[in-house]
Amino acid sequence: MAPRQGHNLSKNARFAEVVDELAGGYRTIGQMVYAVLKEAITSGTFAPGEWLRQESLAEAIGVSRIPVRTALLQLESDGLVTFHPHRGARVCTLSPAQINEIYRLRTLLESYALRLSMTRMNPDRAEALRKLAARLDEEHEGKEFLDVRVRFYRELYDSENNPLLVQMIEELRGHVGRYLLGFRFSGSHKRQHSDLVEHVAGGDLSSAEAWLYSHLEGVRQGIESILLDEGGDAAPDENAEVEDDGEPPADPSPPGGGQAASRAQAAG
Amino acid sequence: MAPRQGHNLSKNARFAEVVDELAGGYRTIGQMVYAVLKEAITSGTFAPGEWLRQESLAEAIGVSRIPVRTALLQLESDGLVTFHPHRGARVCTLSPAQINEIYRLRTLLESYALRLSMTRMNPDRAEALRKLAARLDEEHEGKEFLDVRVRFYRELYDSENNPLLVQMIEELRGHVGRYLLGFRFSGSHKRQHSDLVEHVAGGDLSSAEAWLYSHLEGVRQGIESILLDEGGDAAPDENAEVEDDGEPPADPSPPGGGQAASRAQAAG
DNA sequence: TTGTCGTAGTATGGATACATTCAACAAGCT
DNA sequence: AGCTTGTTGAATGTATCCATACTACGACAA
Repeated sequence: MAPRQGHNLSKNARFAEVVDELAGGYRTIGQMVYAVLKEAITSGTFAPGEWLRQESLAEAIGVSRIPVRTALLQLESDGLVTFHPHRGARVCTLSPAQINEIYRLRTLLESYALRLSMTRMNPDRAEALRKLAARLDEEHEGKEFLDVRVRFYRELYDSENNPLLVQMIEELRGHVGRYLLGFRFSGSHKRQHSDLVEHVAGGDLSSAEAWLYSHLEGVRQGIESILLDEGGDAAPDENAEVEDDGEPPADPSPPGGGQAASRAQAAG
Repeated sequence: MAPRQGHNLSKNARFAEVVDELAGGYRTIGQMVYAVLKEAITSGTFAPGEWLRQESLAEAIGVSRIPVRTALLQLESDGLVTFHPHRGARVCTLSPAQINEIYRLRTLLESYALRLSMTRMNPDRAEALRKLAARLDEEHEGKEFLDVRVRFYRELYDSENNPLLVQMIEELRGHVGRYLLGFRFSGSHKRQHSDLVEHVAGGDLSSAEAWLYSHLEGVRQGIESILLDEGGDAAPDENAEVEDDGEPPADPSPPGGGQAASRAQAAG
């Protein structure tokens, strides 16, 4: 019992950091809780498949259950948690097939966005992209990295003229981000995004697309290897998480909290 | 239940029909209200830009405000309504630019789905598609039509193997459906879907894609003409008949960076 | 020993009541 | 007259409380 306690303690401590970090400056408490929980899920503080108890979350954040419910409902529509009526909400688990489909769709959407963007390329945008890419190739961790990455791809994909397209891409990226938390540091990623920008600025569509394919495929394979490792490690087979009831009742809170802790971004 | 106001009687009557029709058979009241409101919005019972008052909706359905709020929040994440904090929710309004983007994305996604589907075509699926297409070409209205259409496209696009792709397509279709309510009857639509099925079953990709492009472009132009008519009639821009503002303050993003603001995109 | 039934516990879903916030209106000031 | 400011009203957002549904556990019978 003690190890579990200490375990939750560290998790609660990290969660408290997230709370403190984002607790101020929102119009409503529900929006704040939404940001907190989204950050906690996408950063891996809550592991895939973990149950999210409304009451404990409310207590940890310091609000009532209502805004927690509000946030969880929005996260459900975002595809990050699933509700089981009268049983609760748990963090979405993605099967390898689902992850593959996400990357197929990302390839389709992002190459389309790339083509659209390059037809409207101009020196100003190219220069902005160079600056963002340089920052992106320097930082590899933390919220600063995530923020710059969002801004880079919004500029690259011309979110001004393709807001819905960019939103869909970001949603897909958000689904899979938590599965490759410790992966980003492997490999020699020097100048990657800057290379892409040069292809784009030079009007070399095929090279740019090749970069994109290679990039996405590399990340996809990284997730696949991670999933294979973890699959052999502990998780037997978390099947489809459709809200269809009648699941095997012998499915208690997965012991994966520890794994999540070890995978969280150490460098924050 | 009891008609509250006399001036919107016909609207309330139609809404009451929707309520009665969908009121039974759900796990939770919130899910029922979600289905009711989604149906009411996509069927045009609630006009784009119209305010959705939680209390009146709750009274009309016969529940409290909580499940109504629940449903509205889910609909916001679906992109069908937008929340203005402390002011309320209104049915999303789509600008012509947004509708064009939706159709560009539908073309991209649906042609991709078509290609994927045709690589796995077999006589069984072709036969199922023929039957569904025949039914679809007979019925042109009502919930039966909508239901058969969903089943046809799920079979056509192989939702078994591409669940996320089909879900995204259906979401996009749901966004624009309410804009072409009276449009579907114009033109000679005889055998349209059956023609498509023959192309697909025969392995004629280019003809199938040509059918798809023509179909989507026809519907898009229909919506465009409708919007132009209505635009000259009453609405100068996204503000509907409601006389008050549409963008009260500059809608300050939360200070946590740009990422938490991904929710209010589809509103425009 | 096994399978079924019944009961208790717990967490969610929903309803009611309260607090907060925004917007409109009116009065006062420059 | 125009602008600013205080007040009022209404609708939302939140908290607390209650009912319901699901799970777990234990007793009893075959």
